[in-house]
Amino acid sequence: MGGIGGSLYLSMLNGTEAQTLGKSVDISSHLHRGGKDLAEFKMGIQDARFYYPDSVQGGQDPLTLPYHSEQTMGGYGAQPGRFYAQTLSGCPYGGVRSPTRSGTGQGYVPVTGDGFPAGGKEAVYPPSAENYSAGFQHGYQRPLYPLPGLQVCGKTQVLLNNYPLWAKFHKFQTEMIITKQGRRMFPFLSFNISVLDPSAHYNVYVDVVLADQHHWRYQGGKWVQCGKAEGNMPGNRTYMHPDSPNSGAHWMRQEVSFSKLKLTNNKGSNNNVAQMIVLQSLHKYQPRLHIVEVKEDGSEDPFLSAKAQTFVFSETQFIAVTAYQNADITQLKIDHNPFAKGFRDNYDALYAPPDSDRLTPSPTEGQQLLPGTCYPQGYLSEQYISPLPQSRFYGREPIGMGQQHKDPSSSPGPHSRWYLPPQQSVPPNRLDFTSSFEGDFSGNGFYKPFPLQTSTHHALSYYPEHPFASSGVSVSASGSAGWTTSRPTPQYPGKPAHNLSWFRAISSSSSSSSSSTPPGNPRLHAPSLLESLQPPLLQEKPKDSAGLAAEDPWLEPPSVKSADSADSGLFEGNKKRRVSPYTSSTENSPPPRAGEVCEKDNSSDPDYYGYYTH
DNA sequence: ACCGTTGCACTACTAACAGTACAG
DNA sequence: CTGTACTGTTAGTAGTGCAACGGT
Repeated sequence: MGGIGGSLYLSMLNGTEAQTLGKSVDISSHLHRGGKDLAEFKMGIQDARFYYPDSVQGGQDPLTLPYHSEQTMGGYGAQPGRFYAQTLSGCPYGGVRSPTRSGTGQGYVPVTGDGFPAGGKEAVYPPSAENYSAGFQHGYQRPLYPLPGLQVCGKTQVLLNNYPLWAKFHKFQTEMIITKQGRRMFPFLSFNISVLDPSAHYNVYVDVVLADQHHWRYQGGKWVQCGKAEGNMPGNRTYMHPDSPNSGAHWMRQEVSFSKLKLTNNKGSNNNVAQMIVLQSLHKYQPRLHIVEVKEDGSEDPFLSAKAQTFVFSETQFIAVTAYQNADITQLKIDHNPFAKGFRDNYDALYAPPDSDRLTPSPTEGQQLLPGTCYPQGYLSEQYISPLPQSRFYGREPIGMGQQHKDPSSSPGPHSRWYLPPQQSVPPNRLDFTSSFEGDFSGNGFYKPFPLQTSTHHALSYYPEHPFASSGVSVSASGSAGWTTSRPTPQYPGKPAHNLSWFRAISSSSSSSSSSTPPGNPRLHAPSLLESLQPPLLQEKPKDSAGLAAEDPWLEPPSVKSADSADSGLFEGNKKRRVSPYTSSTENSPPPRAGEVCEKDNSSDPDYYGYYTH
């Protein structure tokens, strides 16, 4: 499987220009990189020959073609190279884009000739990324693209602003609640767009399409595919940004936020239909961002529409649910969504500073810790600042609520500076995302994994082996009392820093380094790119990271977690920890019913993992 | 052995609720 | 201060499937 795809990559990179399905792809110009970096990038791409995007049906849209017939899908699995080619052709400008999980948006998992996902007849998602054999990407290995969360289509670059947050959720298979009255997404979609024609006019909208053709259920602490998705469900699937249409300058000026987008399962919903996207519960969806050039009056020009650009970030995939299934997701939501502040544990009351000093933002200060605001270093590890050269994100407010900025979720607010510890004023658009991410995902202990948490109970820190868990935090090893009856106790088989294969490419040999790309990794050299992008202001290194970790006031009090994970910790205090109605514990989950349509749980199927490691 | 009824268990869903925060 | 918006939790309900039971 690797050979065909690999040769395609190589042939594409024969020179800076490659012919792909008749499209001329000028890699260097699209990447806006110097020759040296480009050469290194090529090496990375060559090494990326084992990374395959998922099946792509070029030119077909799940909205109009809800499900790929097996005949249609069959065969692609055997020729992965075609995927990428079609992915490229799907970009109207023939630009280099990150070959996303779903290519032009059809995020269906690869299929073999029999129409089932390659490597097995189902995919089984463990509750924790630690159970993945390779990478946390669900059925998808992110290609070695210079910057995570950044995609390029033609000349247009789109950055998923809150990529780290999405990545965290994605590790556990993001779930989104859908209700009749509509529920906002969290995390919500927020992008930074650049390299548009400032004078041209664009519509910017998001649609949500099925990511695969399966019905999903949470069983035994895992998401398992279960039968076929129901197709042809009526209802709105697109959400036009309220600022549309608008000039390219407008879209590039500030963040483009879709915080008001709501998800519903109410097909007959008439009110707020423009704000609601109708989904089906227990189906997996993939949001897509579309940028369509339009006439000045906002009307669509067929010629311009043909050049619509689509951006798909696989990390934003989610399963629509009516109630949370995975307690880890619930906890992440509680810990990160200011609107759920009331469900955080009494740590806030016990340990948090006065409200004006608190680390956790109130809704006013940004429902999601949007970049563009002065966040402490810890924040930046989650909401890394755009690597784009323009210093566009300093002091900006997001586009998302029109121009009103009334919504707490989109406006960082004037008090965001509060998040900055006095001794750690970090320039807002610092670009050391590498180190930040390492701190986030490799668990090397130099960066506080969840610096935002004022809550005692961070979902991930409960698990002593979890790479997110910050070192030095005392955690009860038993981890049984209190939790085991109601929430899963994932097994973390001692595989640190392994979840992000594409991160590993960045940080493979830097298990202890927090701030720089490992010298032994010639593939990405993200810092060199970043350094070239960094304004001089940002070159100033923060203090020694180890020292920071040692005296980082953002570190959670070690005793807190210890107490929390103790038997009485969960229920002590005035607020009892509550969990989702559906237990995800394996031992508590009923066995599949006889004759149930669900396919067997073959999470241990080597072919399954084999697929992910291809 | 086959068929129909009944009851139980489970899943998926909904409405109400408490807590938080902001706007007027 | 009140109303509104938002969150996850909780209790309750509807629907479904299976097993047990009884009648034919």
